[in-house]
Amino acid sequence: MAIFSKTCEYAIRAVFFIASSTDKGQRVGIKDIAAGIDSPEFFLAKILQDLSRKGLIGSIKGPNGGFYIGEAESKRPLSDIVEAVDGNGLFKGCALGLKQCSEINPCPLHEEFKEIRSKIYQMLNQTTINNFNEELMNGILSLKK
Amino acid sequence: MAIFSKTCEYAIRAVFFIASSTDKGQRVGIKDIAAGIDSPEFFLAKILQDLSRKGLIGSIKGPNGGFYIGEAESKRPLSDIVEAVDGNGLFKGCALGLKQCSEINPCPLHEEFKEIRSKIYQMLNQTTINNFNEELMNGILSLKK
DNA sequence: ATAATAAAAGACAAATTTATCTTTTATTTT
DNA sequence: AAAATAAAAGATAAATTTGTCTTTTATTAT
Repeated sequence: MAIFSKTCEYAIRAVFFIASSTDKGQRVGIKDIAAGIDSPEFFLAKILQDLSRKGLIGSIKGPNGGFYIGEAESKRPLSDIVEAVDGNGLFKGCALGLKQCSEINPCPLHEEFKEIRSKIYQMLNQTTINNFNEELMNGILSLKK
Repeated sequence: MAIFSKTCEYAIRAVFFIASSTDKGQRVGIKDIAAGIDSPEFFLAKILQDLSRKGLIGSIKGPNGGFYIGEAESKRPLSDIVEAVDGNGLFKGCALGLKQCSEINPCPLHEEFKEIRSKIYQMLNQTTINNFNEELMNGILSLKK
């Protein structure tokens, strides 16, 4: 298993791509995003619709429309995207799927996963959506298969 | 999304349960394991068949049969179970699902996920299957919902 | 106003994961 | 040898995730 769902992988890649496009001063259409991140177009459309409904990205219909990421949104942590798409299972809850797992009733891996969870959260929480705009524009970082 | 698949959650819990039973000198049947870890019996049977085929646990048919974990196997790291069930996606490969992601062609999260991957692997690799036998017998740790 | 553009919404469909039940095979006990 | 036990194997099905295509709605430009 991967760390994120496919949906979340596409969401993160798309969000980085859109943020970088917005930075260049351009709204960007679903076709260009899908091509830019190598993802299935219609599937990605659904994902972006969802992010848009949740206010994590912006979209405008019609000619010269497309997706963009507002000033405020671009500063939000990546954890917001992950949480919106995959929920908080990566940060919270029991690694072995036990609902009753807690400090007083721990599963065997309770202690060992504490640090890992918090590391993952920290990392995603201190990485902002606009974090890689320049590197993406320079072509230093890649979003394609 | 959770860290492990359901299949892997059941596998880990079952393996801990079996190890602890073996430690008590008892082979244990699928019914008891399923009850002991609160998992769907027939689904778990499939999972254990697979682990057995792969030599990670032992099983004996017929009266007084059941599952057990041999001396050597009980010392194996948990990462072996995780890898057998969920593959190495948690330790290796790109967090954003990019096949070409590497040191020379990194995705945006390449650097940030390095440490996390290695922490996860370290943890699972230094935890052995028999690691929690006593605590499980004492009831200090729980494997049930 | 009309046509063109682009996202939103809706309806399916394929693939994978999770789950259930039945039949078969191996082993032990009587 | 026969009966009982317990895992292995096989077949199927429900649920979820992933992916595709069509129709509708909103917006812009002509």
